[in-house]
Amino acid sequence: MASISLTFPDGNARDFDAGVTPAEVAASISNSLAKKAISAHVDGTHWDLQWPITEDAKIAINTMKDEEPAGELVRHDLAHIMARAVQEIWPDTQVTIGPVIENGWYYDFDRAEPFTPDDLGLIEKKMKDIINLREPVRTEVWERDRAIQHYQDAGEPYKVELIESIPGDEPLRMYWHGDWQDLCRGPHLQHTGQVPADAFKLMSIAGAYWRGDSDRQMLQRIYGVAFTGKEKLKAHLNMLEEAAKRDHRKLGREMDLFHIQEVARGQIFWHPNGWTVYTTLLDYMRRMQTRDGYLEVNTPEVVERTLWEESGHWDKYQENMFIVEVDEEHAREKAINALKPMNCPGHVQVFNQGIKSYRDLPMRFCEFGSCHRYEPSGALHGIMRVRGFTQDDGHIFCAMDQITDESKKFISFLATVYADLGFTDWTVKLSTRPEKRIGSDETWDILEKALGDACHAAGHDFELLPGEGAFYGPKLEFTLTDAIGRNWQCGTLQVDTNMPERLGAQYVAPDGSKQTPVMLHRATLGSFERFIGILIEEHAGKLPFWLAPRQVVVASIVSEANDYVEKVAEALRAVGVRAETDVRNEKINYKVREHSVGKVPVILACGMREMEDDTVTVRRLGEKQTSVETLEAVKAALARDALPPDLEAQMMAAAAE
RNA sequence: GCUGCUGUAGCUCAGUGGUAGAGCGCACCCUUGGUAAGGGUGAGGUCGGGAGUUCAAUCCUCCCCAGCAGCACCA
Repeated sequence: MASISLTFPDGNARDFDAGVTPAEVAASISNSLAKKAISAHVDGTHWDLQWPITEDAKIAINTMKDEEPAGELVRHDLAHIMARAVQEIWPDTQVTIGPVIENGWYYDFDRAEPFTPDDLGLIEKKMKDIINLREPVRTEVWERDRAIQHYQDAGEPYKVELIESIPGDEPLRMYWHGDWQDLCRGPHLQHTGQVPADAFKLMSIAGAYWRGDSDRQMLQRIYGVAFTGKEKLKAHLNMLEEAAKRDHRKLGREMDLFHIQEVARGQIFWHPNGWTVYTTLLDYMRRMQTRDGYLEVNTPEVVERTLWEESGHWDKYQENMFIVEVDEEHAREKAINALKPMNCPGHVQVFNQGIKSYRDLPMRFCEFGSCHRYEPSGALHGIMRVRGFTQDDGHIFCAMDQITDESKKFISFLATVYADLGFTDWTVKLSTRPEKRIGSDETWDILEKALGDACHAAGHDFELLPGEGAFYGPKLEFTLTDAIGRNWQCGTLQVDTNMPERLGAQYVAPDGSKQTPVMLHRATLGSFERFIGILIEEHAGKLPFWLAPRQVVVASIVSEANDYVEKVAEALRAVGVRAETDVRNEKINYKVREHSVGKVPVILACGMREMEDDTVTVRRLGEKQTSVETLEAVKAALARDALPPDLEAQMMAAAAE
């Protein structure tokens, strides 16, 4: 029999018969390793202990101590174990797919009766029984016909469809957990008992479309989380609890920032506190954009359908548009308008006024553009996904050879803004040509390269999303992550040669010919609504001082100090600090608690002592300690803290000169 | 939009086939207190909307509406 050489992580190599399995390799080392082994890595590929090795390779035997493979195997085996448990309890259930996801797994089932939350407990118990059986896991590669026949006989049409969609040259692998069989790429553990019975939890039941297609069958999905140890599960559940506390919808209510009500679903009623955050952020963006060479414009919100027909929105986007019909007096027909879902056609109208020269390019328009989109009801989510929102929108009209420079300039701008707002951890995705698209492949080549180059030139890596671009051009997406790990696209940069063309934008080139400019759609925050939602969650409501809606509460300790409290607050307001007073007939403990819960960053307490010395006692949010400081010192410090980052930098620069 | 769950006071939530409760908040009174809830009294609800079953529905049934989770969508 031919022999092969396997090299271990320590560099030693040994010869084995070709076709040896990692299980046998482990057994040749020690009995205990054979028992503890969960999988192997063979030349870097995650390898089932039962799969034969036929060529020289590097091999590493994994145990539960190897967190990465262990976590994946535990989750994957649990997916099978859960499916088996469900079919044992409800034999009429059909199985479909059940992949591993971050921190857990899910499995999609088809069953006439819906699962109930109580069922989860039942399934969990059954799963623990299966784990305790310590039944062996085994695997075989099957012929396609046999696999299809098997699943047809078993009444599992979803599996049949799945197999039929797998390319013909790919081997079909079957796995058994005890007698329960599933089609699966593997690898898996040795036996069900290797799964820790106390480190998983079934989390929720939800609907999910078969193959992710909304035209097809809605299945029932059960989500679970699983870890290699009970402590890790506990930590994860704890993290989820903490994340729930930062939910911007909860904090929005607690901090009195905004509310939403049925009469205007998907739109925000901003309260004074929330609107303070909003306008502070908007003022900051306005200064930043102006400094970066943008010209601010403002365009109509209710626009006749003719423009939307020209722009193509009427055709392609109508179901997402709020249509506004107006009965004009004496008119025979109704005037049909739509609320703008985007600002771009408006900006082209501004560009089109007067004749533009190549010397005018690049021309950077920006608008705090109020947009309305009729989003599907199920998509609405607090202030993060709404039907009425304001974008920090901008369109750069430029020549083809200016795309890379302008893109690079924008990415640097975005990086500065994000850093100012406390975000250094964000990702970039490059979405490339979709199947349905316009324009030649040569043009797409140029545009995709321009964006990629700009991204690299600005010092950022990107993830490629093939086929995810808009029909008219590729785009960069800038994504931030919320408190519970959901990703939100905020910034965007899209190249568009279509819209300027459709709407007749032109400039005069050096040779006197008329050319169509390229349009770069770009937004940094995306929308104020979404970005503020992310800010709230990121900071758990404790916004940076300059953004905090209520910056300072000056609270009296005894009523004799009330006048002094007013004086202190007045002095702070005079230097641009948002200061309010609390002279209610309540104890200082009560006031401190209430304003701490309200996330007020600074509480200044004043009693007789402070009044006599012209001092205040400072207590900062999250700190137990207080300090007595002079009013003058506090005033100067808070006035500086209240400055937005750009103005603070400006002041520092001026002071340095 | 789809599947499932939920909807009771401003908020968080209990509860029952015989028209409803708590805590917090709010109002008033007492208390002037030194850094995360001082005490008392009181007001406040068409039990999401509509229809049905019933002598009687907040509770059971059906239909709507909204919220939540997930999926789909996201120019």
